[in-house]
Amino acid sequence: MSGAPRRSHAERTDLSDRLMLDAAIGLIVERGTDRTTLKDVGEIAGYSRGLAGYRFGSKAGLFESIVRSVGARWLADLKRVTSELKGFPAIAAAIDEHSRFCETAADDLRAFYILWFESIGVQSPVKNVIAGIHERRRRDTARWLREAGIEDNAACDALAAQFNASVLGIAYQWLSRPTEPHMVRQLHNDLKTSMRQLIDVARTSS
Amino acid sequence: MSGAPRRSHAERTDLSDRLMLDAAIGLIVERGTDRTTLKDVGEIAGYSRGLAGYRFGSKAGLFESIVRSVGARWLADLKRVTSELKGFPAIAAAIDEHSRFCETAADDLRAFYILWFESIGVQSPVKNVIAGIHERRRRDTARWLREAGIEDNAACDALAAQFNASVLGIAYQWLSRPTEPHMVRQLHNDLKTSMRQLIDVARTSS
DNA sequence: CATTGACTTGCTTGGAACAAGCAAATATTG
DNA sequence: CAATATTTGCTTGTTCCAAGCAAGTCAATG
Repeated sequence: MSGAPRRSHAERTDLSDRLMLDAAIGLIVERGTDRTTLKDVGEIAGYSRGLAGYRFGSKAGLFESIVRSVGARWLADLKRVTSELKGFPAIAAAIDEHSRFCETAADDLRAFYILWFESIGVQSPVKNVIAGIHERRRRDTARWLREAGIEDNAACDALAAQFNASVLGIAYQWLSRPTEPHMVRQLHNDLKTSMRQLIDVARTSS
Repeated sequence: MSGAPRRSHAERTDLSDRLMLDAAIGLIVERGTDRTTLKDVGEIAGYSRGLAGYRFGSKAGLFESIVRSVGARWLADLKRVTSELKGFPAIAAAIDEHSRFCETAADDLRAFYILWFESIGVQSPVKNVIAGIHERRRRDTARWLREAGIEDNAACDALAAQFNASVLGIAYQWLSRPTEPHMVRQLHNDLKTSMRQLIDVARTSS
């Protein structure tokens, strides 16, 4: 008969955190960040009007939490898949994993990328988190390219920048046309072949 | 002694439109869209707090006007530079022009791309305008690729998508690191050589 | 039982949107 | 050309709503 589950403090915050983050992700994907209100986040999660604001400090804080949590999951995934690989195979695996991530974690990643793109205009905490993720992606890619046999460091950096720009470009297209599921895989595969070709050219020319 | 310049209706709206668009562009670049208020736009332009809202209907309407006006300028520029060219030279000219546009029309283009990236999350009028520009860029590029000797239409489309993603990626980097002026030209040049290489590969393989 | 921590409620502030009003510019009429 | 009517650019008053903060309640912890 214990209708109230009687949870510990830690359990309560964990639960409410998760519920509110999920609610926020749903709202962002459905309405965009502008029309996502802290009030709705709290109430849809089953709490009061004020909890989201109290817990995350501000709307920007809520968004930062989303970026952190999804970003952490993504980086962990990426590490798991590429840790044993080097050179082009690592790049290919990263691309494949990104493609898979788009399909499985759809809403989470959608919200993540929406926040990513929107952060460009503002000096928000979100921007710093994203800058970190971005920097890390670039460094990893540059290392893989060096391992793939490109000796010129500047060429590695340039190609790495281009590669990550392309991934972001794919994310952009994926966001703007949600109705084409197989196209995402197509774009990822195209990027893979392009990268192989560019690496070949860069390798033979040095 | 005629202190009041005595303008016609058309002149008045033209003037206030321009002043307010300029003010808005400045504010967007400086503070981001969130902290750009219709009140400030009106007052900085030298009018009342209400004029921006009245003229553009809403904040979204103001942003749409900015995207339209800068987008139109950009498309006209692009047309002027590429109209007499075909194949790879057209692509190269488009890249060069984009690089030049980044340097000369800095603030305008900055605001334009900020609005571009932010529009991804919402179902706003801005999004439709941008979708149009984006579609047009893609079609032009695909045509140039076909003219460059790539016979497979699917390959043209894929490469065109990739190309435009890369341009957007460059815009992204340009926005996120305003303090590196020559890097922009570097990125554009890298893209040019990459495109030439990718075209060569696609041509010989068909 | 005291204290800490999770959560709620009341309130303030500020921006977006709208409507009513004012004044300058334009159209109409004798 | 002058007098009047009407349209149009712009301003001011007001409403609504979200963000953020502070004070309060109630459950868990030690």
